[in-house]
Amino acid sequence: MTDVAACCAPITREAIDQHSATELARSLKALADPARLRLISMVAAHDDAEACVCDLTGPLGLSQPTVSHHLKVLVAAGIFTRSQRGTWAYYRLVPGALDSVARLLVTA
Amino acid sequence: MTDVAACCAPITREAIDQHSATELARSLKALADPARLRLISMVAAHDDAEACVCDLTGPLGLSQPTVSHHLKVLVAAGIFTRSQRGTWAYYRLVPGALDSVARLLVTA
DNA sequence: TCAACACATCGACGGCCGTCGATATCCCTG
DNA sequence: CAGGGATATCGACGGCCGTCGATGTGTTGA
Repeated sequence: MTDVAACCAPITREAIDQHSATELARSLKALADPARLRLISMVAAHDDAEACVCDLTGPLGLSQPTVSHHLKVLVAAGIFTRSQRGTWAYYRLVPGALDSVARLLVTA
Repeated sequence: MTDVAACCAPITREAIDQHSATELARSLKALADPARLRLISMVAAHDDAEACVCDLTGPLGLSQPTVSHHLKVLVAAGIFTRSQRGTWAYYRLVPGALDSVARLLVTA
C-alpha cells in the first residue's frame, strides 16, 4: 500500500514530519511481530526464495488462517509479493523493501 | 532491557529462531509508533543531540504524561538513555542502537 | 460434474497499547 | 521549610491486533 520508506533521509539526519512518521510506523508495525519476522526469514531461506502457505504453516506452528492473515499484512506493507499458480499461492520478498526501511533507521 | 539486535546475521541470511524473532519484534514494536519516531528524530536534531521532556511536549502535540510514557518505552528498548540533571530529565540516543536493528533487516 | 485440496475471508474473543486527567515524587529557590 | 516547577506514576477508557474455528472460493483431477 505504501512505499514511503523509499525516499528520504534517515530519521536521525533531519527532522521527520507527522505524515512521514505515520507512514514509517506503518511499515515497522508490519515487521514488529515474531510470526511475521519468522515468515520473512523462512521465505528468504526457502528454495528459490519463494514459498507457499503449505510450506509455512507447519514450521511456524500457527493455524492456516493465521498464517494467511500475516502474509496478507506483509503484502499490504509492500514486503511480500503474492503470485498464484494453480491451487497454490507463492510468496516472495520484494527486492529492496527491507533495505528501504533499514536505511531510514541507520544513523551513520 | 534487551540488546538482542547486536549479535546476529540479517534475518534474510539465515533462519531465525522463535526466541530471536520475539526479541527483534520487541525492538521493532518500540519503534513502530509515529510519536516515538518523531521523538527519536527530534532528540537527534536537538542541540547537543539531547533534549528534556519540556523541549518535546510542545512540538509533539501530546500531553506530558504521554510523552514521558513514550520516552520510558524507548529507554526500556535500549534506544534512549536518561540522565537527570536537577529538575530536568535529559534523553539521548544510544550510539549504534538503531543501527543494530537496521543491520538485522538489511538483505545485502 | 463432483470430490478433494489450498487458500482466503468472516466473526468472535482476549489481550495489549496509546492517550488522557489526576495525582505523586523529586528538586530547586527563596 | 514552604512553594512551585519538571517529571513520573496511576487508573481508566477506547481501539487495535493476534489468534482461532467455521465457512466461503477457486482450482485440480477423476
